[in-house]
Amino acid sequence: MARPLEHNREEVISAAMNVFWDKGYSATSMADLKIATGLNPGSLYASYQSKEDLFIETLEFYCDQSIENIELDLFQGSDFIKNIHALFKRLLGSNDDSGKGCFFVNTLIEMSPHNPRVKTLLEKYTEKYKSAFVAVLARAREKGQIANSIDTNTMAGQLMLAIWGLRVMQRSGLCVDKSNEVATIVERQLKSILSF
Amino acid sequence: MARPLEHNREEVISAAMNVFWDKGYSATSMADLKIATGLNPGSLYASYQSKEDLFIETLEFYCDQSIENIELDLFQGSDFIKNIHALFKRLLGSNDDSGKGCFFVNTLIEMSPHNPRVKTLLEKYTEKYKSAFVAVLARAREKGQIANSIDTNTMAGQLMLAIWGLRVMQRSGLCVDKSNEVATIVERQLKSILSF
DNA sequence: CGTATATTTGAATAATCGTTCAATAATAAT
DNA sequence: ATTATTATTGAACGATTATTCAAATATACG
Repeated sequence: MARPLEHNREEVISAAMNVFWDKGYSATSMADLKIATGLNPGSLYASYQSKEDLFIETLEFYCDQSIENIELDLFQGSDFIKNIHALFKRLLGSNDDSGKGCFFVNTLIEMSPHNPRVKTLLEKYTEKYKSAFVAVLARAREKGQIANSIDTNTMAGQLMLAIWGLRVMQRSGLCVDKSNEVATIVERQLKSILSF
Repeated sequence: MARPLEHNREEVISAAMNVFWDKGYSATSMADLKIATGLNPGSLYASYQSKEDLFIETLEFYCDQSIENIELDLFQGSDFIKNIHALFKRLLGSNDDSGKGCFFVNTLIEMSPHNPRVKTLLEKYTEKYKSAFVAVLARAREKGQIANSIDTNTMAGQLMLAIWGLRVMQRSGLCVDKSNEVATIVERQLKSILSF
């Protein structure tokens, strides 16, 4: 009973996400989004309300996907320490987007102090990430893979600290020239955390 | 033989820096800078050429000061491990600017992939920061304060990774509510690095 | 005092920003 | 085939962007 949508929502969100991820929110114009999505301003506003609403949706899209991948890494098999190592290896290896860094961290830096919606959203996902690490560390402890001396909460925080540090490095472009050195540092950091 | 400058250059740079630090480069308008510095656009352009040139100068100002403070922390006395701990304690404690995070990291995330001048500048300062850590670790090793098993280069990289992770946390606003938890995590991270 | 030099002022500039809207087009139901 | 409903188009909107510039102002020197 009406004209059907000509665009696929997920494709548009994904295309918009890549621009926001690369350039950040402020530096991305509606003209950029028109080019990236192939949609005219009118269509964009009809389906996504505003630049900010569109941005929030791309951010949720990224975080959901990111959490899902992390949990897939962490909770397979029975060697959970190995899983954590594998996760870090994957994060190190994603050289396709390595120049773009991490959309989560980029957005946190750019917008968290000034945009309440973003802040709340990122706090929610920070909690989710941390929960995943706490859970996997608890399982590792059950298996006797880590000592009882440190609580899993602190250790989960350490893992996130390391990842965020890595994300900054990846955004700097340093990882391209000195990928071996960065890999050594990150692996050492992980060992320091897990076997202290 | 001419009208003298009515403004103090360092004060203007410092005022502009605080706005850029808080809001980032793109989200800071010349109108913001006019308010912060008290200078009209004409004066700003006469003395600082452009928004980008002004920004670069504030960034250099910040980094020079930052390096200086770090070296003051690291190279005093003879207990160099204690100095590293003191440095981290200071970074944790700077709750005045804690909502703003670190101007260096904020700028790296926002601009490094897209602005060659910024990228080059930050690479230079990254090298300086790292050199300071390498130097202090070398001295600590001379004093027998750290084992020979790990090279100081990697360990310096780990320290920087930890600091950058902390800087992301500080920008998130998490440090305000959960400052004790964050302190525990960072202290533990530092111990993990130094005594592995 | 008068002149040369440099700074400050603040309005004006053209370009770009996010957003809106009337016109057009495409479907499903009648 | 007509109608009702929604999507798309792309020009137009006012606001804001970084930047410029002529006029006014303030000093130092002759």
